[in-house]
Amino acid sequence: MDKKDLKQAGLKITRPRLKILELLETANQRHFTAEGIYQILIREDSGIGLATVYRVLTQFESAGLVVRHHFEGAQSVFELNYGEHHDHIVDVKTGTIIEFHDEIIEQRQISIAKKHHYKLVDHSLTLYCEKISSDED
Amino acid sequence: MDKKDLKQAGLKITRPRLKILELLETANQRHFTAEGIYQILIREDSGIGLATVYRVLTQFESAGLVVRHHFEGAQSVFELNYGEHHDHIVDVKTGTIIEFHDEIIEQRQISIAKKHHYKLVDHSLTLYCEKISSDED
DNA sequence: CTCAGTGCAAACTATTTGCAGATTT
DNA sequence: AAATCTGCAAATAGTTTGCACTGAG
Repeated sequence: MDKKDLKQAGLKITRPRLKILELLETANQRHFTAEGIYQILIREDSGIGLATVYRVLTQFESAGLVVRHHFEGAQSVFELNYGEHHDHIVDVKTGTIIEFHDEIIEQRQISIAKKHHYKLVDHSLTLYCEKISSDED
Repeated sequence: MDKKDLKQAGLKITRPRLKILELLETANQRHFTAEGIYQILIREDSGIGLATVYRVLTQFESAGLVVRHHFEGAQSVFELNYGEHHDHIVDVKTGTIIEFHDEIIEQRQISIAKKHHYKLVDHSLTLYCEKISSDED
């Protein structure tokens, strides 16, 4: 079904695109940096260049297959678009990313926008957190 | 009282720092890009370089005088730290920035973090909006 | 066969840094 | 005078683009 997604997006089915899509779908993490994907591809000796990774991710983003986040720090973070919107908790110590969804906050955002005579088009909410626990690194 | 703030931050009182602080305090906007500040300084023929603008803003940030935001788009946005935390609505058409504060969302964030066994260290919430008006496209 | 897609290197943008001279204390 | 600060140019980091070649349809 990967191929269908690409076709639907008007993109030719090429090795780099399939490879990256597969990677996004099957890896044990959901959040990737372009450089991170590139490194994995290098390890697999795929011969896919960093520029292509960026191009493919950008195309996927336009096609709605992927969502791009701008957390703190320089790099963009990409994740497969599973359809259900969510926000993120970023562990400031480890960089771990956790997803969450809170309907109360979602609703609140809409009414805040409305109160200011605006229509909510998009939003970004990120919680930067530290673990609470006795055993830390 | 500008000078006091600088002294307290352990920063020498220099022309660039005073100029930038004054600019941040007295301008009719509250949100600035480093480049934007630099352009104003150029117009005033102040002879202050872009590198210095960045250095000063970074120092101000460390000193807590200024807050840095990473909205969509490449550049960082800086604003004077007035103490009261707030989030932002960004008008995606005009770039206008509006501040808001919502206690319900603030509380919700804290409990979400807690639910995931995290302590909220910082957070960033930005609503990207469009004006509501009778004449729409 | 045609045109989109690719790799590579070079270009770009935002930001940082090294250094020698200028300023603050 | 000592130490910090500054301007400039060069360096960096992330991302994008031009171009000749490769590969999908």
